[in-house]
Amino acid sequence: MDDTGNKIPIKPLGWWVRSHGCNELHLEHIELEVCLMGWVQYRRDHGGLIFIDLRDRDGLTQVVFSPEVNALALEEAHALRSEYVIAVKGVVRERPKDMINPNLKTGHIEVAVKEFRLLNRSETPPFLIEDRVEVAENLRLKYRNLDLRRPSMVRNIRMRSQAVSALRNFLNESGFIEVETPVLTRSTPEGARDFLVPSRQNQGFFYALPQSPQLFKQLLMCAGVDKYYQVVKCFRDEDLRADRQPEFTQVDLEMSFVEEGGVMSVSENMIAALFREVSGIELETPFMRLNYDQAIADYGLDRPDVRFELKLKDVTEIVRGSGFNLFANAQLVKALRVPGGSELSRKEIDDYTDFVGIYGAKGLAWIKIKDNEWQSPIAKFLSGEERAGLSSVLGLEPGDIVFFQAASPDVVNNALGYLRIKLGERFQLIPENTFAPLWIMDFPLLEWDEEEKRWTARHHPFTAPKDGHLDLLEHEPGLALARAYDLVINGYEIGGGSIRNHTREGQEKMFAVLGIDNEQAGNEFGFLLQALDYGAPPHGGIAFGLDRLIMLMVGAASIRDVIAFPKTQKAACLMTDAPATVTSKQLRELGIRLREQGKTLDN
RNA sequence: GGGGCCGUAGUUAAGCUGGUUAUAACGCCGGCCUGUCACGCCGGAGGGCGCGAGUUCGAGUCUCGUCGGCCCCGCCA
Repeated sequence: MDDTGNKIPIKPLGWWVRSHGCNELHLEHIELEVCLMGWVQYRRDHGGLIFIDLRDRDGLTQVVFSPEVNALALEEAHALRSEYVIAVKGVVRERPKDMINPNLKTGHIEVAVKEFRLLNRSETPPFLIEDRVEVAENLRLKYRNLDLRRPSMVRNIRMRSQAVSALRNFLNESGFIEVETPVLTRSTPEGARDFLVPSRQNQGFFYALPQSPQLFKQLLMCAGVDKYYQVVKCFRDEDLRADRQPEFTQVDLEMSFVEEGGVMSVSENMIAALFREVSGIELETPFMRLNYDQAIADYGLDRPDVRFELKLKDVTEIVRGSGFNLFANAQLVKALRVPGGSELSRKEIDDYTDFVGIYGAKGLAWIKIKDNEWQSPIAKFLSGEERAGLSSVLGLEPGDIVFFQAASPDVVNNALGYLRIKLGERFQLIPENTFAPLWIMDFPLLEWDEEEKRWTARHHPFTAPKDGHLDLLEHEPGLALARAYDLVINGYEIGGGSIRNHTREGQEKMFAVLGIDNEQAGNEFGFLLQALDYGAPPHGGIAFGLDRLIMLMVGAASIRDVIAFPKTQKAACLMTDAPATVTSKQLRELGIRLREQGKTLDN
């Protein structure tokens, strides 16, 4: 720092006590002696008069240094710079009529500074502390303490706090008990990759950080806690996305003596209370429900964004005998009609073709419906009958475009499902500031893992099958449905849960179909099975992704904007430089030797 | 594991087909200024283009590698 010039000393707070926040003073406070503390946002130095916008987490207040009030203070205030921390004492006064700043909540007043103290200086910050400047995210993450000073980030963090408070209030009032569960637990098969923690006292043994408190909350039900919840960190060592972090927060709950409806209605009321209290938005309950098959049929995805109406249509049968071989032979052919879509340029269509390629689509067939003809590379292959069929099933009108996907069901549904969202954005079909919650029900219990050649749990291994579907596990596992439910809002999976297996018999059958034999089940889930033996009540629950929920509520594009200290896509913290190497002594204590030498802190 | 985009003063960007001292705005520093409010005016400093090789008479500009950030596929019960 430059020590020359008009440097003024840093002073202690002394007996000064802050009287108001920087977004608090109005006309009713005129004549009042106040004491404000905060950061220098803007300095407007007129030589004989200095204006400073003082900022704290609440807002801005203009403070004025003038010779009439305190000439010495004015003299010293020339040295103030951006982000200096100061305390001012002064009198609130009304601004002259034509000097009112309508952009500030405190714009009708200003504080005439009688006395001020410099509490700390600041280097010039690496970026301006403002909402309107766009700064590279790696810089924001490196200087997160500065990034968090920006009003929009303050707002996000504060809203998150209010949301958690609203959720806790609701659950507390609804008879739930918050119970903390271990962060150091054991690794279990199935599910995501675990973060492992080596044990010093038991060398060669490892804890795992919980992917969720699933087993503990079920044990709490076995304990008779009846209604449990927790706002809890969960850890999954998988690759990141805009809406995924390696550590994230769940609002986790579990209830005894309930079926699907019991959990869902508590959940709806909780989410509705949350939106009402934090955002002032009234969500209509009960939420819409859609079964999984229908979601896939209409939207291609199991987390449909139902804020807009475009739907997929199965046209497999219509083009079954088509002269267009791709259509005639495909396992599934679906169409997506976009009203008014024929305005799309060739380039846009090419871009969409590339886009669906991401999901394994080999191409993207399309037809533009013109007044007197169908403009399309594939129109010539379609018979009059096929045209008539498509026309009536899809309700085609001039000006439309129809996209087709003919392939395996997975590819067709994914490609058109994601294309639907792209087109919804392109044609501005998605209303803003709208929240469309819905439940997805009747999921398949199991999923075939082609790589491992075995069935895996679609939800998790503790989910109960639908009544009567237990017997399907032996012969037709793929047909068994789960007593599971997902809450989807605006295309994001916000929560998911299920009714659990609460008998040993049911749980063992589930393990069996997953290829977990009795020995392994005993070793790894023995405590659960044993708990089920001792009068486990019927129970079920759900977990909500708090970060995603807040992201939706504040309108952020990334989960990182609602997490105070998030990690990058490579799971690094740019502020602390975690993860980092450790000393060889630390490793020795843990009984660990690195496969690649020379990567410890001390060599 | 894979695909795409990006990396140039403190920041945000421009830099066409490789060609003299690498631009601009904001910020920063100095000066002036008593009603500004993203104050204004005058003057100034500041980077060799993420890093490393290579091609070339010559490289922000081309090639390869590498590091980092973002988006996505796989993965995420």
